[in-house]
Amino acid sequence: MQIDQKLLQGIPLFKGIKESEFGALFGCVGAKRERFEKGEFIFLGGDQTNSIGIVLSGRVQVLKEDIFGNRAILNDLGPKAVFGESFVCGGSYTLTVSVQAAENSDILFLPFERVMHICPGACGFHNALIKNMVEMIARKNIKLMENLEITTKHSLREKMLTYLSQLAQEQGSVTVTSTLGRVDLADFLGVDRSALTRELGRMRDAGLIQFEKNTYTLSDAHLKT
Amino acid sequence: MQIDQKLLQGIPLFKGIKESEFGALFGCVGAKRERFEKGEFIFLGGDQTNSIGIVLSGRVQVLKEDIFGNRAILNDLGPKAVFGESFVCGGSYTLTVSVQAAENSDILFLPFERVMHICPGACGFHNALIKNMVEMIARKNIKLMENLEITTKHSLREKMLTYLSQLAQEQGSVTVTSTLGRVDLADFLGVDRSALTRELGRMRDAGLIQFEKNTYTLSDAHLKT
DNA sequence: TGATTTATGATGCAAATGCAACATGGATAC
DNA sequence: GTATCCATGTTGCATTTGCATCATAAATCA
Repeated sequence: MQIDQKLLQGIPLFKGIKESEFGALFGCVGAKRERFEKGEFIFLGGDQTNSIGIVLSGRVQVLKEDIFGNRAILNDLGPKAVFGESFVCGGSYTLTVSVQAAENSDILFLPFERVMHICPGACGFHNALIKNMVEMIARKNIKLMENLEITTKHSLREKMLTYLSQLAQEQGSVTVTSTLGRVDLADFLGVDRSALTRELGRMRDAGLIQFEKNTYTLSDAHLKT
Repeated sequence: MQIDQKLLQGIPLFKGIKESEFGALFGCVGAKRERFEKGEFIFLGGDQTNSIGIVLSGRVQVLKEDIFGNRAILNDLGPKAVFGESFVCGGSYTLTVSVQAAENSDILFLPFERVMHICPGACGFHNALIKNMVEMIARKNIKLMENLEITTKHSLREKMLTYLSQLAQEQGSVTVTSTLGRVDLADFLGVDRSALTRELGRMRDAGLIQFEKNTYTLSDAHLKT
């Protein structure tokens, strides 16, 4: 399994692990690389898994789908991000979410259950892995709370402004680019797509924002508040 | 600091730590106990903290408040639960949420930053603490995703039914009791309180649910779907 | 106990929003 | 290159929902 060392080094989960140790790590823990085409499901709700997924390239989305086919996007992950770790690390190996490739993606699967519950912890990288994992899950937790801040707002406009404010903070600019198109954005905010498009137009008319495709600019008017 | 040993043993964060080790743990890491009256803020958004909080008794709520005074309840925690750990473990010590006592509560503060970033890991309980923490945060993560499932629903009725279904699963019964009153429930679901009351009445009329105070019963009619 | 605050329930109303349907443009596939 | 699929924008309409307000019940406090 040949994976670019530079890429591996940049993955937060592997922070502090030496280049020379990757061989031992993958040997000890085990690892499997797989490619998924856009639209393919990587995990399906109800599945069991002992492995976490790591996005090597592409983009994946964490979803909840109900029996009516309604879809909620819980997370949108790019390269170096990890998914499924909440279930493996939480000891509840039955997934309650699905993970779908939003683009053609290379995924590295790591049987992290071994690290958590089987490995004796003797390996040098064992503790580093767990420590990195705590940090990552904790960050993800904060992100999920931010998502909740958005979805608990009472109006579409507030939801959108909160979302854009968060992006502005992350990207350090009042002009921000979302990885989500209209369809996905609606499923992320938990609103109807056409209502979203309509409200975006109203917000532009009201001078709150400007936008072009998935790039939005928060206007000064809004920032003053 | 005298704390009931039985209570400590029952706290998931301390799983696997021997009774005899608590002295060393609190001595090494440090700990502080404090009482909060109902309504008092334990943490305020914007605060810095190196400590996590552990609920010894009472009940606390994790909130996001905006400049207009709107409040979103992100979590509702009873005894043995932990809060603030996402920030301490994630290395972002500035809180983006507030924590408020929903009842008179005893809180144990633990400077967990020491465990994560300072202690060399020599103590016997060090690794146990971190391992427990991963598991807890992971579980909380799953819970937050479930909350998102609720708030992304498009109608108040769906939100409420999803919430009740989750409670039913947790409590193993179609008759469930919520820890939240109407005001808090509305702020948890992200809806208007009076609209919630109105919709609850409609759902009862439609034969979907029955309720009395904060105890709800999902009717068979709904379960068949 | 009596007084005051807080939670809950009810309702009118305007506005927001979900939903359905259709047009169009861009992307993808063959 | 052409056909097909999918994302996006638009609009009408019925319904839902937020918001404001008031009445009452319940809880808290003095």
